[in-house]
Amino acid sequence: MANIKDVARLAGVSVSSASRAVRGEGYTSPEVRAKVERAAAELHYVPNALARSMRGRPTRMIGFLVYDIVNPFFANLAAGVEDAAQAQGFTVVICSSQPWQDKGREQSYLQMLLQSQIDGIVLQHVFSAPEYYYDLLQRQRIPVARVVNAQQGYPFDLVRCDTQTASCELIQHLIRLGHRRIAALGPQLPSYLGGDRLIGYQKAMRAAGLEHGEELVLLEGWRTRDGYNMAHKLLERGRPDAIFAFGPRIAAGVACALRERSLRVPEDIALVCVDDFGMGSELDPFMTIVRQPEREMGQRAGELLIERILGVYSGEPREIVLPAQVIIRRSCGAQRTAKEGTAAGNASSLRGANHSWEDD
Amino acid sequence: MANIKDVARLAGVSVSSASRAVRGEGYTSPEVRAKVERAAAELHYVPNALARSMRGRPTRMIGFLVYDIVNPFFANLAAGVEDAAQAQGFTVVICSSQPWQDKGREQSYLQMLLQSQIDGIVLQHVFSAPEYYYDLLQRQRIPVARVVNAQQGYPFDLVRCDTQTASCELIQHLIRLGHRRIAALGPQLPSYLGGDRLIGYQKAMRAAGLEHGEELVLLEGWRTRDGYNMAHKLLERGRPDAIFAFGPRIAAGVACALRERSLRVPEDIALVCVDDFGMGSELDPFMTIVRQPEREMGQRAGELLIERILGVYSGEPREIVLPAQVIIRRSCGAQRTAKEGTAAGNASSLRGANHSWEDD
DNA sequence: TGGGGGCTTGACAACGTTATCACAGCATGA
DNA sequence: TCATGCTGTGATAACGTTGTCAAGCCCCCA
Repeated sequence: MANIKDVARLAGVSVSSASRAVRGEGYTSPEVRAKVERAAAELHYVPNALARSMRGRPTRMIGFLVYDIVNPFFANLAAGVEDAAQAQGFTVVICSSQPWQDKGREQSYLQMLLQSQIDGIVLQHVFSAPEYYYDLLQRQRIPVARVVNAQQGYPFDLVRCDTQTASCELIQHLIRLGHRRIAALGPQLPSYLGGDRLIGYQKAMRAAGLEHGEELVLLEGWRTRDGYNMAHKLLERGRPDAIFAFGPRIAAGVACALRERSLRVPEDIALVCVDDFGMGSELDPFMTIVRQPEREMGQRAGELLIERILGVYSGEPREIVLPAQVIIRRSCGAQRTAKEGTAAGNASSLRGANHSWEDD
Repeated sequence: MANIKDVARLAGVSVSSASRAVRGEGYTSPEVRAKVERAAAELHYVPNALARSMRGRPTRMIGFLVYDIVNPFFANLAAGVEDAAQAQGFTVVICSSQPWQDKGREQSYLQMLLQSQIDGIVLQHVFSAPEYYYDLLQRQRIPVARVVNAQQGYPFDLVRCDTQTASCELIQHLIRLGHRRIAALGPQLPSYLGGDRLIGYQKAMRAAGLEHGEELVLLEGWRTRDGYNMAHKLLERGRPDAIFAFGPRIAAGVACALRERSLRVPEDIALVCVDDFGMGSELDPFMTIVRQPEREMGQRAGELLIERILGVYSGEPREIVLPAQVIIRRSCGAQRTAKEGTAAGNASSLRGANHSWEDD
């Protein structure tokens, strides 16, 4: 409640001197500084960031527009953005747009962010009307860094992950283990993320001369229920050796369907996917996965954005592509492999040091 | 970039009239309103929320101070807070304090929130120095609503969940199924959350005349690795019929340890816990749980806070206690029960409509 | 002794908005 | 006819801070 005038009065100096002393900028004598500090402490003075920003200072707030903060993949992105922000004294406003259940939020969030004079936006959310919103952002001169969202043809920095290469490696690993009929389950096309994984799958299968046509590829959606339905459809056409799910929720649905049919993973059928299960990672099937460095992606995107905000960089749009990693666990039926470091054969080899728990 | 003066000039009216027209408050003739709206659209005018708040208006921003946004339990709380905020035109600044890895964030976040003139705080985070921080908040007249954080003796609204009753019911369910030696695995005491669940366990065990002493109760921590270690310790003392883990990460560690010892859930041993696994919910063991209404808790806390901010309520601190629900799935070894609606016996009964997928 | 330059301080305008006030026009009713 | 009240409009101060400028002081060097 106390403002800088109160502090100045109590310290017996001018407002200007109080302001300088509080900020530690400009010339201030030690005595004045001491008096001001004492007064500020006594009055429990808290500077008003609004008034500061009114004088043209950046607000040091950035927005993070994301589909769904409840999804651990996105939550990790958010945590990464926060890491970058925190390191530079920025605050993040996380906006969970949930476009599938509330079309209006993207609009109202963006409006709020602009009105709040945020300094920039990290964007995972894919706008329903890209031209309109990107125009809006460019008109307002708001720096934007995109993450994951790899829509083509817009002049913004981008951080994404190459899941195609890792998907290909993962399939190759399955092939090395002896799997031949390998199915792929993903979302409808077109899909930036889904397309990437499909191509990785196709590359590996083609190179190995294995069938990878319509019979083995179902593309219906990202949700658990989609995975469940696709798995049942797939199994009615005959049992594959392995299933590659493009996302963990798909894999969860598949696991559920397999359990219903009393098929064991990996004994009867292998099951692998892209992305981890958060807290469920240690449950069964103990899943072999392609892991994206989500937190790092968020962090890098935050860093790119802040560089633009501070004017450290102002050149052409940049694109950072991070590699994904294959993490071999039990669900692919591996015996033992030294390749990935996280070597894990069967259940009994998991003991102790082989495990790297994630909960701090 | 354009401000209200530009709009006024272009519309050919005074700043006051432009302001009134933009806000739709006070008297404005239809002609003026039309002219101003046209000018605002042409200039892509965006009101400056900072300047508005400078004139004593609330910022309509609230902070949510939480341990870890990556944990789905907390992420759901956050989503609930956002639901409440969004409904009233408020913005949420989520601050993930991560006290176990960065002691300084609680301080720096709180400072940032205060400087940003937020209107209130929803608090899950438990302060390292409660008196200091609560004093600070009360001095600054910041309304606070706590959620989950059930520290005693502070005059703030509180929304929490009664996991004690549900834990008791869950144990009773295990007992009805014939389990006798039931172990409990949780965090060190004192712990608000852990204590609640322990008491529920003890009540049920005592009422049934079953042993529930030191041999069956281990209290070492919330983490996966703690669950893993506790499970191994427990099993070296002999095999219990069932294990009650106080949290999902503990349960994940237990599941891992059981797998290592080739013990099947629920055939060899039952395993139940408090809280769900997010995306891992459909994996094995398909866990019987106590479920808290996280999102609703967050929402209610947000509502209580906003009521205080808007002055709708200003009386004594309120406490809302929501019930937790027992969700019976497969890991407890149930045969079939009509009680919970989500009845699920063995694998084959899971099919189709019995499942309520959570992804969207 | 004079002047240049660094240190220290304070007065004041400005940021964009809204609340307050004053005033003018018009209709109503006594 | 005049007082009253409603409608519409505009000038102005204020919110809390900081950037700019001017001025005074002291020290050092020419």
